[in-house]
Amino acid sequence: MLTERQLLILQVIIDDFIETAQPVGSRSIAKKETIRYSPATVRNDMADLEDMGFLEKTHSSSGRIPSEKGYRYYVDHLVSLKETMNNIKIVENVMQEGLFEFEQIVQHSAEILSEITNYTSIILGPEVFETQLKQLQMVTLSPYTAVAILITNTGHVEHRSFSVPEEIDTSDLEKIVNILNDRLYGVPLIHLHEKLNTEVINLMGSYVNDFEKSFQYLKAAFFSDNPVKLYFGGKTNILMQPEFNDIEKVRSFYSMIENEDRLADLLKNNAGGINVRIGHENQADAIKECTLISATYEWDEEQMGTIALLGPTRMEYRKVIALLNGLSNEMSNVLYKWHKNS
Amino acid sequence: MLTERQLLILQVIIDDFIETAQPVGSRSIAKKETIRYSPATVRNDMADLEDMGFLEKTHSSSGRIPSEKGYRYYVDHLVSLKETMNNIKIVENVMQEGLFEFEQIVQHSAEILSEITNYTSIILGPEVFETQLKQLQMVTLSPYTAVAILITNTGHVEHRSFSVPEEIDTSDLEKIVNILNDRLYGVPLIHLHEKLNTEVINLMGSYVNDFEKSFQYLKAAFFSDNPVKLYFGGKTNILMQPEFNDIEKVRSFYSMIENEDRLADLLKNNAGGINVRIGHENQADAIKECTLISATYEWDEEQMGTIALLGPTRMEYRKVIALLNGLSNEMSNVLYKWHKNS
DNA sequence: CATTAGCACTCATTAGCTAAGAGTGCTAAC
DNA sequence: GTTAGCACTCTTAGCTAATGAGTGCTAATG
Repeated sequence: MLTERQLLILQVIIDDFIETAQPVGSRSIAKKETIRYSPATVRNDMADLEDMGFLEKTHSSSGRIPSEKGYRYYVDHLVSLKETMNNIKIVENVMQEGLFEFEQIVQHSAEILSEITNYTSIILGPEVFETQLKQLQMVTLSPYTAVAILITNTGHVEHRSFSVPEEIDTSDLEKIVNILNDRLYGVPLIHLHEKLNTEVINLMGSYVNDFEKSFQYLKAAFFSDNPVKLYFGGKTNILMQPEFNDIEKVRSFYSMIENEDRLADLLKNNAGGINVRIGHENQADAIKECTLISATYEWDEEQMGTIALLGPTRMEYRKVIALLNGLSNEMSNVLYKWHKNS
Repeated sequence: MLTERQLLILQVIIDDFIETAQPVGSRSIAKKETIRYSPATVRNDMADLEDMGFLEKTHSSSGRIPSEKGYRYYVDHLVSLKETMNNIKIVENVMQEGLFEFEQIVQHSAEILSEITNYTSIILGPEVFETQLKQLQMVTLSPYTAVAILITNTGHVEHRSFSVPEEIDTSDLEKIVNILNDRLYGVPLIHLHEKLNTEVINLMGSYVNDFEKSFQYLKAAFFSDNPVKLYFGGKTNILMQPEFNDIEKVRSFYSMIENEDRLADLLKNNAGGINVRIGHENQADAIKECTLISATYEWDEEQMGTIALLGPTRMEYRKVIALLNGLSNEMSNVLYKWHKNS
C-alpha cells in the first residue's frame, strides 16, 4: 500500500520530528543523505501520506508532523524489536547497592528508568500476584493500642496500627493471630480472603470463646483491601518537554498522574509483551496528547507486574521500546532467580 | 512612623492584591467603604508607602503591589494571632476514620491542609524525637534472606530486607536480636546509636561467639541512618496559582520540592510558634517568590515536628496563620493524650 | 494645612499593517 | 516517473496608532 519511498519519507519525518519537535518541510528532508529525491518529489509523497492520514499540517502551508496514525504505523512497522539492547542491567546495578527487597528494587528501577528516558516512569509492583504470606504478628503498644504486621515471602512488610476497644481482650487477639499464622502460612495473598472466610473461620470457635468480635477487628487490621501500589520516577520530567509549555496541559497531565486507581486500570488490561498506547488510544482525555508504553514482567507464565513510561506522543519510541523490553526481561530474570532461592 | 491612614491603605492594598493578584490602583481603593478619602489622597500615601519600601510598581504607571517588606509588615502588624480559629479539628476528623498510627494521621492531615488552603503542605514527622524502641524482630525468609523489623511505641514500623552471607549463621543473628531487644527496650530512637556502641556491644561477646561480623550486619539492617521523613499534600496545587503560569517558575518550584534534605533543613531551624519566611527570607533561590510558613507542634516543651505550607508570596496570610496555629495546637494535644496513654 | 480636583504624562495592551520567510500545491517541462 | 518553476498561504516579527488604566504634580479648596 505504501511505496518504498513513502515508507522511507515517513520514517525520516517521524525521526526528525521526534528529535526537533518542529514541523518537517520537504526541503530539509531532501537534504538528508538517505534521500535522493528532489523536494518536489518529496512533497508529492508527503501529500499522499497526508491523504492516507499518516501526517498532518499545523496550518495550511506548514511542514508536516506525524498524526497518531503515523506514530502507530511507525511503531508497528518501522521500529523493530530486534534492536533490543539486552543486558541493560538496571536492576543488576540497583541490587549491587545491597538493596534486595522487591519494593525498593522496583522503586529504584523506576527512578533510573525515568532518568535515562526523561519521561515519567510508572511501575506496577508484583506483590499483588504470587506473593505468599510468611508471617502475621501483633505487637501491643499499650492496653488499648496495637500494631498488626504482615510479612510476605518476598520481604514485603505491611503494617497497620489500630486501637483496641475495652471490651476486647488483647490476649484473645494474640490467640487468634497464632491460629491464623498456623493456618495461613504460605497462602498466596490473593487467596487470603477466600481461605479466611471458608476454612479458618470455622476452626476459630473451638479455640477462642466469643471470638467473633475480636476476629472482625483483626481482620480489618490485617486484611484491609490492598490497593494496588504504583511506583513513580521522574514525575516532573514532563516539564522539560516543549509540548508541555502550556500550564493547562501540565495540569491535565498531573490530574491523571494523581489518580492512581485510574492509572492502574490503564496499566492492568494489557496483553503480554510491549504495549504502546498513542494519544487517544489511551481511554483517558487527560493524556490524549501522551503515549503510554508498557511492558509486563513475569515469572512462570503468569503476569506479574508492569513497567510503563508516560511521555508526549512525540516519544523516542526506538530507544524506549528497546529499553523497556530489556528491563522487563531483566525483571523477569530476577523474579525467576528469586523464586528458585525461596 | 506610619500614619493611621497609611496603615489602613497598606492593609487594604495587600488584602486586595492577595485576593485578585492584580496591581491595585488608587481609584479602586478610594471606592471601598472603609476608605473615606479621594483617590488623590490615597495616591499621596501610596507614594509614601512606596518610598518606605512597602509597595512596588510593576511599571511606572501601574497600580501598586506589596513588596516583601510590605508583606513582612502585614504579617507582623496587621494579622493578629487572636483570630485563631481554634478547634479546627482536622486531626480529630482524621482519627475518627479509625486511623491512629501517627504516620497515617500526619499524612492525612497534610492532605487535608493542602485541600483547605490550595497551597502545598509539608509536614515534618515527629518520630525523630521522642519515640522509643518497642521491639526488634528478624524474620528469615529463606536460608539467605531475612527482614529486619523495628517497631516504636508510637506504632511506627520500619523494615528492611537484607541477604545473609553464607558464612553467617541465622541462629546467631536471632540470638543477637534477642539480646538487643532486652537491652534496648524503651530507648529513645535518637539515643539508639549511642547506647548500642557503648553499653550493648560489650555484653555481646559473652553470649555469642564471633559476634562481630554478624553484629555489623544486623546493625546495618536495623539502624541505617534514618533520613528525615517529610509528608506532602497538594504538590500540584501550585499550578493553580496565576503567578506560576510560567513553566520556568514551576520547574524551579519543583526542583525545591524534590530536594527533601534541603527542605527539611529549611524547616528545622525554626523557633517555636508560627514562622513566616517571605520570598528571599528563605535562603533558597528556587523559592524566592514563595512564602514558607511553618508551625511547630510539641509535647512536653520539646519541639517535635513541623507543619508548613509553601505557596506564592501572595499568600492568604490571615487564613493560613490561623489555620496552622490551630492545627499545631491540635497536634500537640494529640501527642499529649497519646503519651498519657502509652 | 490637610485634602482634593484637574491635568499632563507614562506605559501596557490591543489591533491593524507590512515585509520576510518557510513551506505548499500545481503545472509544465524533462 | 521526476523535477523546476511559480503563485499562493500562513506564521512571525516589527512597526504604528489608539485606548485606557494609573500615576505625579500643581494649584485650588474648606
